[in-house]
Amino acid sequence: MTAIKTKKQQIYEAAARLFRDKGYPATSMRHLAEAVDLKASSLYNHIGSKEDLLRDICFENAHKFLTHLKTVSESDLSHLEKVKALIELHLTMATEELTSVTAFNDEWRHLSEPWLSDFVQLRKDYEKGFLKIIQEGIQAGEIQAADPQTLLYTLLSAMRWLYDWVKPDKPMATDSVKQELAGFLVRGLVK
Amino acid sequence: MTAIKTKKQQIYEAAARLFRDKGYPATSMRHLAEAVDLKASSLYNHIGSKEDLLRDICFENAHKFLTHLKTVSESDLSHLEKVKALIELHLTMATEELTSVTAFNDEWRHLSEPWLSDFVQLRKDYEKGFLKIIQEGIQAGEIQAADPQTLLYTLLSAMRWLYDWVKPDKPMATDSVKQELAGFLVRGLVK
DNA sequence: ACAATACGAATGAACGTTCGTTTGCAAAGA
DNA sequence: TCTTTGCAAACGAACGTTCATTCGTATTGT
Repeated sequence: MTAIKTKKQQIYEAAARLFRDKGYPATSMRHLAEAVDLKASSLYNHIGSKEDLLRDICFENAHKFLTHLKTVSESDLSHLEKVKALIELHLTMATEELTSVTAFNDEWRHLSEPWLSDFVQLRKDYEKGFLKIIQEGIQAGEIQAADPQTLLYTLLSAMRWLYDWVKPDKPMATDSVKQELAGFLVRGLVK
Repeated sequence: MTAIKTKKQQIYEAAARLFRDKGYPATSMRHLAEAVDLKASSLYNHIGSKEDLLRDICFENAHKFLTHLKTVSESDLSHLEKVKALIELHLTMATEELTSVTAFNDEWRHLSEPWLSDFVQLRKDYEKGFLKIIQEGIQAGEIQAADPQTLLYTLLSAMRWLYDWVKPDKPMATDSVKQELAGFLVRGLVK
């Protein structure tokens, strides 16, 4: 029950940040080691490999998103409220898990097989579940859109600007930003 | 006036595609050479360096965006129509200059100084010009009152899903997609 | 209490590989 | 003839990773 983080945790967090800032291929183990005050060789006392870091970060986040999607899907919210809930999820993840979500969003393509295929499948599952909610919303007359797929991708992209623009040193009033962004998106949704 | 493309053009196009697919650091000169049916050493008869490729792609696109922004800004369109025109620009670039725009959007961070600073400045200039139009639109009562910065970033991100999801082999009806996307965004904007 | 042992953690050195790029030279085109 | 284009070979540098070793600190046996 110590308050200090284990070296392994420190490495994972530093890796997530570096993957976010420089990208996975441009992040060297020597640079990562420097970030946690170690030599490169010492990293391997705590982790398996460079790709292990990326893989764990990616799949941990995929799991979080999928779990939340399942919860929302099975809830008794209205379709529009379900979409709102998912928007909330993305914005919350964007602010609270800032670094790892970026790796999850952008760097997964550097995974090697068979993990790459596995991850892509999880991503497709998520999009399919999200899409289903949108489609039901349209069918129920709660959501305005012609092509659900276009709407989905637009939503997912629109919610990604937080990852790209929010920096830790530039705090912004994240709550008001989130509220405003959600408002904008929902306004585009409703009939 | 030959119809065939010069080797240099082929290299630049292949580079843009590889930067888009694998990212700049993960793209090797040997791989690039293979894509244009050459050996790595032969590339240097046509280009200066790997970074030259990235730099030219980034700044060429920056110039295009800024020129168009200037044209739109100085036009006598209404503020909302100006925003629409810029949305159109982004969507058109996304479909017609697919590969190079991606490099322009994601890979510029791998530029080294002083080019990196120069590029960031151009990007800020563009955002500032876009922001000004939004602010004026709000002031004129044409655009729903909101934090202009949030609006801007949301717009820019929303328009980026085309880069990420549209693949050449999966054509989609780009016109209808563009129309729907623009509609969604404008709907979120108007009062 | 004290020596022996085990172990987590850190390190410098080196491994094989790949990187971007340069060089020297041959073939082809003008 | 002189420029352009291509290629094999080689370059130093950096890459991820492994290895043998060391240092401290617990744990064990007596």
